Amino acid sequence: MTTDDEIVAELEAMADLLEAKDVEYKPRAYRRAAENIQEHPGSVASLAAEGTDALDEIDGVGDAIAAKIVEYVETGTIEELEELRGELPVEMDALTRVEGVGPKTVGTLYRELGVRTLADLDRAAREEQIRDLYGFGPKTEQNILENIEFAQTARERELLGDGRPLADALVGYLEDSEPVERVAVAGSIRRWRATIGDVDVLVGAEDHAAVLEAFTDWERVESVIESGENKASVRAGGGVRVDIRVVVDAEFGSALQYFTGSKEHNVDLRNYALDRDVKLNEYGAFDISDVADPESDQRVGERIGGHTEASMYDALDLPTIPPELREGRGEIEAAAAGELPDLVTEADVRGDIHAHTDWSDGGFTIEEMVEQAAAFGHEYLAVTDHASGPGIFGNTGLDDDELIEQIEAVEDVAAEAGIDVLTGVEANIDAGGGLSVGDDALDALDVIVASPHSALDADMESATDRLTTAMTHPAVDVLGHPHGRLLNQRSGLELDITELAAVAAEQDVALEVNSNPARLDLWGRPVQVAVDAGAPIAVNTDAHSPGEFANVRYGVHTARRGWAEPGDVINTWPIDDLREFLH
DNA sequence: GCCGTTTTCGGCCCGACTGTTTTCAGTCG
Repeated sequence: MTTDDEIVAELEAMADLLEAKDVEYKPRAYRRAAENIQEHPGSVASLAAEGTDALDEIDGVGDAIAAKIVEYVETGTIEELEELRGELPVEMDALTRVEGVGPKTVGTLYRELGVRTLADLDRAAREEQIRDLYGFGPKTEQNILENIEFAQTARERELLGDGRPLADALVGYLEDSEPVERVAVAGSIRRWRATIGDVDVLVGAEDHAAVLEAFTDWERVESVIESGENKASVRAGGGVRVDIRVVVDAEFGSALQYFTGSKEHNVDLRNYALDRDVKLNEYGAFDISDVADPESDQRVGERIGGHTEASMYDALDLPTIPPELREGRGEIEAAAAGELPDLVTEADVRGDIHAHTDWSDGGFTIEEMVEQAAAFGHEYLAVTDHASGPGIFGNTGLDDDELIEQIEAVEDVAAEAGIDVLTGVEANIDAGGGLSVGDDALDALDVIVASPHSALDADMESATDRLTTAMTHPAVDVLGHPHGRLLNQRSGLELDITELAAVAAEQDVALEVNSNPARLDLWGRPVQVAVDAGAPIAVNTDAHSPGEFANVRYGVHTARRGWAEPGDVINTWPIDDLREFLH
């Protein structure tokens, strides 16, 4: 069965090959279509099975691309793409992973030197064949040679959980640096995307050279990729690309808005501004109603915003849109209509209802976990150790007798604890949607988290059936990490999230936002579908040690990416309201 | 190839940096 990821990959391949042929505009159209398919909540492959008309609802997909998607779903290939591949039979993905090598360079190197693979590229560079090509030189050849090695070992995108602490450390370092006036994290980290391509940091200062020098002198910098007058890029913290941009303080707000992105949000916002005779760029917001040629200068017309980020949105009579919402998913329209959500915050969270102890695979006792949850500021904690069953190795999971036995142990701790402690279990959902825990044990426990841990390769329809069957069990309170994905490792189940959300709302089962940075499951778009459907959300850490309670920030910001308000999140509720919710 | 308060054709975000090509192309974000 065709997956959406495959469709996206095919469309991106079209874009790359067309770009290599110097075709104008079409590459952008294919990329835009690919991005929108990636963002689409339901399965686009399933839509395509209904024919081209069903694809109408996807932005950027017109007749031609719709026909290609249907062709791919029905036949497994796109004829035009295969023809392009025949004309340029190269390992495009591998070659463009080399820093500084894009599709056009790949096209030239193939036509002139017959380069098809990274090994060919390496040989051509070593034999000094590249430097003689028009538009190339010794420096380009040398850069390619140096960047091939990194491309060969390049990881996928970094986890937010790795990039965010690195960004925080850099900001702390720069704040203490003399020439720096203002500093902020920008880019996808500021929007709290689950994975990030690089770390972006913005600085406001007068002496740009001094800031860049301080930056490249940072002890965690491993190598400098490039360094100009206003920006620099390095590898730091184990090969992570870190970009810094320095602007004058007066333009810090406009630069922060610009470099926070997303690209889609900024394109939408620029167009929204142009409709109102306002030009937006990284230097400010400018009233161009009396300007004959808005293209004549970067800073043209009357300056009406730029010192702060809020001033940029204010120039358009919009409230400041939280970074987590800036994904081009209707946030500008919502802001214009005064309908932005009042997003959940870290301070709203009162407790965690998914955590493990040394009774299963956690590393700490019930007492230690409860004590540290209280120290973290939680008002309550649910102890939900693994049940034995499919997907749980060895005897780390608890059987029904052990779960009943654990109740007493939890209650003993609860009696001495300063916070409320709930009993519970993380039950496994078997391939048919059944639970790995008997009804007697389920009835005796406060919180039932049901999670998929096995059979994570089923097709969408049976996977969705499986989880909705589990949610229909009267004891289940929370559906844990619904997809079972592990970022950069496995994609997990493909789910019809609209169907899942409808059942969750009807059965009063909370869908989990698992805060573990390797999971972040659910994530932004599915959360938004769930919230729209009125399904409750639970932001849990799935902590196996006390230190992991702090991961809740990743979960909260992920829930914010799904437009969740405090009322949508059951563990922001007071304990009495939560107990009433539990089945 | 897509799209529309510039609407069925004619536009498509835009700027920094690098390297090389002396006026710009490619890449990147």
